[in-house]
Amino acid sequence: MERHLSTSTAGTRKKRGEGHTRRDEILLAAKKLFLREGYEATTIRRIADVVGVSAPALYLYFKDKEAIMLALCDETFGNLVENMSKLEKTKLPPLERLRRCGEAYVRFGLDNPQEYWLTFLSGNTPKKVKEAKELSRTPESIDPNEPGAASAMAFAKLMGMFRDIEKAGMPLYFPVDTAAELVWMGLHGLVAALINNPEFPWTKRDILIAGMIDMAVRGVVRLP
Amino acid sequence: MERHLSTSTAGTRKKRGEGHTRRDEILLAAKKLFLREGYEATTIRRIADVVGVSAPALYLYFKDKEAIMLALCDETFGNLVENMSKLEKTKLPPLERLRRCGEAYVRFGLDNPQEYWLTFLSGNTPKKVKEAKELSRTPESIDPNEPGAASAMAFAKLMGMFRDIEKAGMPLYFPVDTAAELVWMGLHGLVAALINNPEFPWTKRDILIAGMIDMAVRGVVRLP
DNA sequence: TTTGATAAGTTATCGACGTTAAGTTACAAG
DNA sequence: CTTGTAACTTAACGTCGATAACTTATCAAA
Repeated sequence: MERHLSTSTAGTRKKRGEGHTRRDEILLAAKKLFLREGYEATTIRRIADVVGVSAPALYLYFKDKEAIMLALCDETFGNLVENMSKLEKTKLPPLERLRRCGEAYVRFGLDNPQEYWLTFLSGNTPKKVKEAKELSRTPESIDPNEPGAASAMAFAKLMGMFRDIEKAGMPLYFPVDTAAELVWMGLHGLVAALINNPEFPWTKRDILIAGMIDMAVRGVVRLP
Repeated sequence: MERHLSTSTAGTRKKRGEGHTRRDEILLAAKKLFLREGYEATTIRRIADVVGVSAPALYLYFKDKEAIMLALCDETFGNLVENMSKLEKTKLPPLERLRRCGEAYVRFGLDNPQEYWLTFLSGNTPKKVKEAKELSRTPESIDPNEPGAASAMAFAKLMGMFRDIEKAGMPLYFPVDTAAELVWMGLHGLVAALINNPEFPWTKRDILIAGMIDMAVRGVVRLP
């Protein structure tokens, strides 16, 4: 039973009130395993082994395995939300903002395939079904501390960009909600396809990304 | 330990040379469980219980659990291939053929969400990676008896429609391969989104299907 | 008609999984 | 110095996919 952590407190019992540091250690170990060896290899027992505690100890800090994974993904999706927030604040034309936002979204998905798969592609756990109802809300109305919040915010921000476009008076072929859903689905399909079939002889990635954005924009907004 | 099959031969030992009928019984039971209770509930033991044999008996007919699931999905995807073959033979304008083919593809995915998820959305097993290299071939070059063949053929047929379109001399915004990939990714994204988030307050399905096809066609082929 | 190869099963078991129950240890406040 | 309790542990449960080793039924040949 090897111990893999090199931090000074690993394997030692935490002092009273220091439990949250153990929580962070668990997330760190889970992330390491998850990125290196994927979802299936990231078991409760292996995480616990890396941290240097027994398996049931993880249940002091997380309700179940899914909660660990959700927390992991939220952490990562937080970066995407950050990037999109920056883009939101720029004074670029709304269409250009959308294009960059779309590109940021796709590149984020491809850079974090495991987390993307887990949040958007893995099966429907009961938890996820419950969570789905929150996705329709505006970014501001989402409690950022609830599990799954970050991905919901990323999605909501992308949706919001389309409302901006309509406010800017650009003529669309569809109602704004439908347009937003269709474009997001296109981007999502690109990410999903490349993640789940990375060995497939696709066209070069950069061309597909630019191409999907072109196709989606041309297909949705009436250009001069 | 209840026995659930009502066919006369259920639970009784097969005569020599009749093993293939047991194989069919296993697939039937697996399909029943899979459709009613999803992937996780479809365990080797539960399938065996429905068939009326012991669990290890399934390994006489299938290499592992994944082989059962793949055979199931291939059976279902065969129907899609059939539909698409019919559309291929019609003398409609190539663009209209593509539209109908796209709609058939999406509706198939939504009508068979479990099978679609398992073939296109579930994680990358080693088997799938190996299988991916066959997807680039033409429909005729695929051995229809290999596992995973049906989904590969469905995909290849959709790709082929784009070659027809180019042969018909329609101007595209992209090279034909790229165009085919982009449109398929759009359709795929639509199916994936609706399957994995069925509770989400999306626009009405029919509108999304027609809309995605409109968006994709308008985004890819230069219309008069 | 008996025999024997073998198809078609069985039971027993393995190691791994997520998770829970119940017991233990160390620390900090009174 | 006691005592409550946070922070653990060990043991175990039920489930999973899968394998090994054994049994039973069938059919063809001797």
